[in-house]
Amino acid sequence: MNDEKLQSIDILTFRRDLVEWYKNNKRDLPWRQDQDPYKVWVSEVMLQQTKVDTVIPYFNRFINKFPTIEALAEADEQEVLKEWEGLGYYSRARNLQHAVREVATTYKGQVPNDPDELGALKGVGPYTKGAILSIAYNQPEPAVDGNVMRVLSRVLKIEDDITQQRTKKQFEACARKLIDPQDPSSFNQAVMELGALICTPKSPTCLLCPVQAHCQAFAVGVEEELPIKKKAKKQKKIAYVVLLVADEQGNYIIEKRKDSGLLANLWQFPMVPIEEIGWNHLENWVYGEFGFRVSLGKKQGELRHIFSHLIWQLEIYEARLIGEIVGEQRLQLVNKEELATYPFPVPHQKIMKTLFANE
DNA sequence: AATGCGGGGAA
DNA sequence: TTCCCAGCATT
Repeated sequence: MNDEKLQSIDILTFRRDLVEWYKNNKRDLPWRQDQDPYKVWVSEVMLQQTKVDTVIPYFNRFINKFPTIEALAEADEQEVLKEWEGLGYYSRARNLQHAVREVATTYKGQVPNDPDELGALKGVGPYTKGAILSIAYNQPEPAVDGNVMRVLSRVLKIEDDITQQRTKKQFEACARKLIDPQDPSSFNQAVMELGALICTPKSPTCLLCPVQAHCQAFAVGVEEELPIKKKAKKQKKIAYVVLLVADEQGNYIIEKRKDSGLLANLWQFPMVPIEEIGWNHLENWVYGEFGFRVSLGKKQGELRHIFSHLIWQLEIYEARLIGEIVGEQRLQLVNKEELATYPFPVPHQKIMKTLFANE
């Protein structure tokens, strides 16, 4: 379908110009030190929907703590989540460990180089599969992410909506034909590097672009209009009362979240969805839900946290614990030192910080 | 095909 | 504010 678009450029010189630019301009990134398939894998998972600069410190800490497949396979999930704390999309961490354990047992600790085996692993989708195969194993497989779709939509002047699955498959077909069979690793990374450094979403630096001469969008001045992307819908707002419940010794009650869905298996201070509960029923609801009684104390502040699909509006209250906690295994009563060893989502890390600042 | 899933930085 | 980032799983 896009064959006619592909014929509008000289594939051989496009490859040459792009890869040569990459070799002269690529960034020195921690996961480019070697081609260890495990490290390539970890980096690619961390880089899903996450910028390079954000990932670098996480990658270094993670590899330092879990240097090998075996080390990660043997770790506790809570340890892994603690290393992922703040990076977001926590199911990535849980899926990664799940898949690594499978590699340890089923594949004797060797990351499979077979596309079907690799793609069957939890958390390894079309992009990550192609990235590992090309970068670690130098196989000519496409690895199409947001960068690649942006670059190719401009170079080939493709005006289909890139949020559509159909469109992504078109790009994969194009990438498969464009990829340099002599150096798939450099080619794939070159497209992404170009997207990150030159062919940026806004104000691309076309004057410095190594493939400007090949770019159909630049030729007619529509590079800023591409790619075409349908807008996301607005986030839903949810209001919570967050309870800072301390006992006489200064231990705080924390709660482990469910093992699926938002922020799965992370910890937080108890939260009350106040809109649906109502202030009048707060204490009773807390007793029914958590098994402890409180009396609401002073308001400590407010916090707004924006997720990609919803917004938390948090009101933080002190609360006094009355009596005992009756058998709730997802609750823990911990002091401040212990608090720091549990994985928390960012808004609750911020709450913790204000807690410590007040003393 | 549509939706859920984090958090941050750039403009 | 808005965008969007080296996406994937689930429905």
